[in-house]
Amino acid sequence: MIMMGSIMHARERMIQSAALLFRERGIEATALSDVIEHSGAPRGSIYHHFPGGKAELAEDATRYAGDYVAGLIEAVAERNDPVLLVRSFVDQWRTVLRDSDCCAGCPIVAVALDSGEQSGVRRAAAAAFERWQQLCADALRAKEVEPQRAKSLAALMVASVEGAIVLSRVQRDTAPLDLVGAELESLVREAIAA
Amino acid sequence: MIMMGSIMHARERMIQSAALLFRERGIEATALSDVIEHSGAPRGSIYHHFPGGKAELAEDATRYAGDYVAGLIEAVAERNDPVLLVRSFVDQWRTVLRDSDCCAGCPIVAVALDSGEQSGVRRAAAAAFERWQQLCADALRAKEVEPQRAKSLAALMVASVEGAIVLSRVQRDTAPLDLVGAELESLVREAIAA
DNA sequence: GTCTATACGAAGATAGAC
DNA sequence: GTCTATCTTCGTATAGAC
Repeated sequence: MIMMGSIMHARERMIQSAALLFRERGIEATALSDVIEHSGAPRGSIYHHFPGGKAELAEDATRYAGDYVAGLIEAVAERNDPVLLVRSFVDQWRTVLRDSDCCAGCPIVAVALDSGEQSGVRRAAAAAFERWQQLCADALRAKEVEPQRAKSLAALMVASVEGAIVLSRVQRDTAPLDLVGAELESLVREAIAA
Repeated sequence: MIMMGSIMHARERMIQSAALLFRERGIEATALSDVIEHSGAPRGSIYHHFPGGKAELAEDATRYAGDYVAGLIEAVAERNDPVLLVRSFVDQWRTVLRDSDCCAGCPIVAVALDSGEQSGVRRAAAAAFERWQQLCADALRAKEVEPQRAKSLAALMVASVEGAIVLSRVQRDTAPLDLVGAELESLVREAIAA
C-alpha cells in the first residue's frame, strides 16, 4: 500500500513530497512548485494527476500520511502490549523530530490547522485521527481496560503526543515529547494492571 | 496589561485582532488587510505601528496571547488547587471552541506551525509554552509533588490540552478535549494525593 | 503525457500627498 | 498620523505546443 524508497509513479512521489513539505511548512506556505521540485516530477504533470489542484493534492497527502501511521500502529498492536505501542508511537515521532532538527512535525496537524474551509482536507484529517484513536482504544480493550476508559486514554495518547510534537518543534528540543512519553507509558501500564 | 473590550489604541486593537484571526486561519492565510478590517484600524497605519511588517505584528500577537493565558493560569493558581487549575484551563479552551463552532484554536500553536524561519515569532511562542508549563509545575510543587514529576506532569498538561484542541477542531467536536480533561483531572488528583 | 508560456489574482511593502 | 496609489513578487491555474 505504502511504498517508500522503491520505484514510484510521479503521482505517488508528489503525494509523498507534499506530505513531507506540509509537515515542515504547512499547506499555505508550500507552493506547488516546491512539490514539483522536491519530487522531481515533470513540471506540467501536476494538473494532469491532480485536476482538483492543490486541494486535491492536500487531501491525498493527508490520507497517505494517515494510512502510513495507522499501518505502523497496527503492526505494533499485533504484539498485544499497549505500553510497547505507546513507546513505539512516541519513538516514531521523536525520529521525525530528530531527523529534521525539530523542524518537522505531523503532517495531519499541519494540514488541519490551515485547511480553513477545505472540508475535504479536514475530513481526511479527522478520519486519520479517529482511526489512530480507535486502534489505540482497541489495544487497550484487548487488555481488559473498560471501553469508556480505553476511549479516553486513547484520546489522551493521540492528543498529548500531537501536542508534545508541537511543543518540541517550538522549543527546538525533544524534551516535551520525552516527558509526555514517559508519563503516558506509566499511565497505560497502570491502566492495564488494574 | 491586557485590556479587552475597553478603549484601546489602534495598535493594541490590531494586535488583538491578529491573535483572533491567527487562531482560526494561521498566519499565512491571514492578510494584513484582514487585520485592518477586523480591527477597524485606519488603513495606512499598519506600517506606522509595525515597521517590521507582518512578522512584527505576529510576534506581538504571540506575546499578547501568551501573556493573556498566563494571566488566567496565575489567577487560578492562587487558589492552590491544581485540579481546579486543570479544570479551568480546559474550560477556557472549551469556551473558545464552543464560541467558534470548533473553528478557532490556540493562536500560539497556529503561529508556531507556520512561522517557518521567522525565529522571533517562534521564540515568542516557545516563551509562552515554557511559562505555562512553569506555572503548572509550580502549582504542583506547591502541593508536594516531586519537582521532576511536576515538570513532566506540567508538560503533559499543556501538550495534551493543546493537542486535544487540534483534534477537537478537526473533528468539529469538543469530545477530545472533554475526554482529555477528565483524564488529566484524575491524574493530577492522584499525583497530589500521593 | 509533458513542456513552456502566460493569464490572473492576491498580498506585502513603499512612496508621497494631505 | 493617516490615506491613496502603486510597485513588486509570487502562486495558482490554464492554454496550447510538442
